[in-house]
Amino acid sequence: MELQEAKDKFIHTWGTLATQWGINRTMSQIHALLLLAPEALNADQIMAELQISRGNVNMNLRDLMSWGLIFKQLLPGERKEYFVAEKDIWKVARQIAKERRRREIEPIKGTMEEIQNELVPDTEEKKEVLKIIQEISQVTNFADSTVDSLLKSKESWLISSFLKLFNH
Amino acid sequence: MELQEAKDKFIHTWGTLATQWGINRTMSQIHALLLLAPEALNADQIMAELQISRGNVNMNLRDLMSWGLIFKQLLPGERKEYFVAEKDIWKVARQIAKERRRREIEPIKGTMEEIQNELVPDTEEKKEVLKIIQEISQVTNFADSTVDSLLKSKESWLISSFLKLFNH
DNA sequence: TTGAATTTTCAAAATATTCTGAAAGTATTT
DNA sequence: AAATACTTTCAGAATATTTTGAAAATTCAA
Repeated sequence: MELQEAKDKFIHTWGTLATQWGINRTMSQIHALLLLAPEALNADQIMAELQISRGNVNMNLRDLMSWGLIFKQLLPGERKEYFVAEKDIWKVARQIAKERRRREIEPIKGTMEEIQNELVPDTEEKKEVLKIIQEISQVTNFADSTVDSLLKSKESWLISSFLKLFNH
Repeated sequence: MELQEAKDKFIHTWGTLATQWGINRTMSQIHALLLLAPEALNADQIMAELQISRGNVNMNLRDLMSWGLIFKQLLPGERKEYFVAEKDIWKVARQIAKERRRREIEPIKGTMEEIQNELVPDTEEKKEVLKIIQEISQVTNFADSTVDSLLKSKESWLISSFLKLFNH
């Protein structure tokens, strides 16, 4: 397999996967492209590489920055803005988990709590409904706090590795 | 809050969340409706409740069955088919995780392995690309096996309480 | 300043996804 | 075997999402 073929295959697979997860295809393709790029790229290069419009590139670059997955890089003597991806994949995973939790898990927790606080269990059916909702809350909280713990332990693992560097 | 209002709010929130996760809105609304229903429902009842067409109901009921989230129930003396949701929420979570892994994680693993097997690291850039791809494989495998082991039993609830202890 | 280079915005177009409903298919009863 | 009850299919319609590209805004050098 040649380099370009491998890159294309990766970018394509990444984009397809993203679609299934409710993430815009172009956004993930740009992300994949930057992950594999040996140096920072500018908008024109991304346009050319993925054959997409300037507006589309701009929009998705901003989205990726808001997810904390890529960063602007200003090269000396260049007016164009360049972009690099965070290449530490653990950080990437952590960042994605953090963002999705903020954007998706937290709102559903809110609704569940609202119903639990305001629905009075004065009939059998209301009790049943509350039971289901409570169980969903439990699973959600469990998933949430598990992800949280794992991310925190990875973080502290990274920090401790980092600190060790200075103890040598 | 009244029962119907609570149900509607839950069904609506569930549908919205699903959209963000790349799952069809109607499918999750039917799932939510059946989760809260005290007894099995038939196609006509679902059509009336959610104001959607027969074709749509039929299609999504079959999808939900293929996910293992609902089951057909034949009531004696009834010609219509009735449907009930799996109400053990831990089973539901496990089932969803299992299906998503089968449909989404496994294909990406395949592509990653293919590239790793066939891209010869004879240049610096190829080595870099392979490094990224290997790291993604690692994270994917980690996430995959973590979810797997966590969902395998209700006892995992204990583990999470346990983990929390160490993060305080 | 001015103007060229670059980025951002956003209405309209293109594309993708979901939904409808009537027709075809299947099963059951009479 | 015909009528009835119900389920499934799928082409076209409706809806939602994404993309384009040209105009407006911004930035920066001269």
